[in-house]
Amino acid sequence: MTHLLLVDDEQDMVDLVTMYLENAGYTVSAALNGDEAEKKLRELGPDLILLDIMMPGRDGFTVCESIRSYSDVPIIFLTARGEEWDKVRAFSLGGDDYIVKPFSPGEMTARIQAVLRRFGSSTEKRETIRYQTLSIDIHSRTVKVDGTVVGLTMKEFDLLVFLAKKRGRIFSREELLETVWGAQYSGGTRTVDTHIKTLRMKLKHEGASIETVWGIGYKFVDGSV
Amino acid sequence: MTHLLLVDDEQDMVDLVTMYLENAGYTVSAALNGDEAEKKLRELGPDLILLDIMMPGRDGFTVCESIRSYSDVPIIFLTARGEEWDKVRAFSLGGDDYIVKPFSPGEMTARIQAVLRRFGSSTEKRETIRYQTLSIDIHSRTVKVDGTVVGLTMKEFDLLVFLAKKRGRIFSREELLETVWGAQYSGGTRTVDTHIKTLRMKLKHEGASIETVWGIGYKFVDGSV
DNA sequence: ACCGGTGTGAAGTAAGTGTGAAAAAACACT
DNA sequence: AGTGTTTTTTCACACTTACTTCACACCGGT
Repeated sequence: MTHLLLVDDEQDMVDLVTMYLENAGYTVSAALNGDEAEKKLRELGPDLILLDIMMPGRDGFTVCESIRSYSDVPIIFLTARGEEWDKVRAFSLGGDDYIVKPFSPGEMTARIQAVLRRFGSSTEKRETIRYQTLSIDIHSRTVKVDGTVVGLTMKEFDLLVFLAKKRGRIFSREELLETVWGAQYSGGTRTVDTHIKTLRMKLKHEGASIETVWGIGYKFVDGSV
Repeated sequence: MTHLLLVDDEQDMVDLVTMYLENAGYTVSAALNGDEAEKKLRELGPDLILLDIMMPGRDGFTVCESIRSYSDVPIIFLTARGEEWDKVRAFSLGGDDYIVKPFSPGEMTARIQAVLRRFGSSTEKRETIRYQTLSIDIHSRTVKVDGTVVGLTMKEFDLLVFLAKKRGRIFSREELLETVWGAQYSGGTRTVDTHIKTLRMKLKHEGASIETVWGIGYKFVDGSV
């Protein structure tokens, strides 16, 4: 049974959406603010959170950021049409999707299912690497920049994941060939350059996250150092 | 503290390489032949072995083969340029990497770190040098002044690290060329001056930390002495 | 004031990297 | 097996960067 946590400060909206979702076969818990949401998240361990952005006190962004520091639970933002909000920020904070109110029951369940499917079975813990507006889902091999999917080939993806997992550390072309391509690879080292090039291009502005260390190799920047 | 065992029959080479490695922060033991090497391996349990191939008596290959029958310690082969040797055999016997002489200190430490990292050596530490508003991260080769990153080239970085690690001590240009550039360097000593100049410029107000000792060389100031 | 040591800016030189295109290889689909 | 598509690798060239050298100005100590 899939269990959802709905976070919204308006009781009317909570009642309406709860009805939608229960009709669709989910069990639903509700929280009226961020603190209550995090409490219930720990107690109930829901499979997905629907999080309203506009709330008195801590807004949805703040709550999401807090949750992401200890949990990878999927989060879908709720926002009213015409409301001023930052789509890029939503994804960079670790949001997985968003729904604009008012929405139909069908749209809501479709999006929930899509997100859950993307995460695989609810028991399977997914691994996601995030850096600014870049998110890398290891299991589905999906890379997003600003929330839009970027199509990467196998080698490109493996290379990106390896660098992003060890951000801040420098790897020579030989090391990258050995770990990403495999020890039996026998070609030239310039192949790495070409893949770095296409990665930078496909990642658009996030391509700058992969830096050249002159005379040594490449590294993924580490903002914390 | 990472401990290395250096095996080479030439005393000059042992002295030189030992100096390189101790400057890089390792402790070093030396053995002049295969028997001594295996004895010290059992007694000291080093984290990595640097093994010269061309040695009188048992050569490096034979020693490696013998060691591999009872130990998985990482082994890096040393070989002179142009020397006849079998790269494939080196790896098939269980070697982890090789370095061609003559080599620069930077190349040597880079390869050692790479091998240790591949083995997931727990002794690897995140080393940071700090002095006032200056911070130097050895592994990511990142230098910050007042919290903002300063882009240094390879030689500039190596030179700064060497001076900053031994703050207060004075080094002649010849000493700096030998330890930072490597023994095979053959150019003039004024190159050091130029690198000092750019370092001082790039480090902004922290550039004053590198002082000229007239008629002798340079030193990194030591505030505590 | 002298003389050798040092700071500095501007060159030259060598090496490393970015890039576009083409070749080669892997793959999918008949 | 044959075809077409995508991915991967190679290559050549242009470009950037790091390193070194040099000339000249400046400085420090005697």
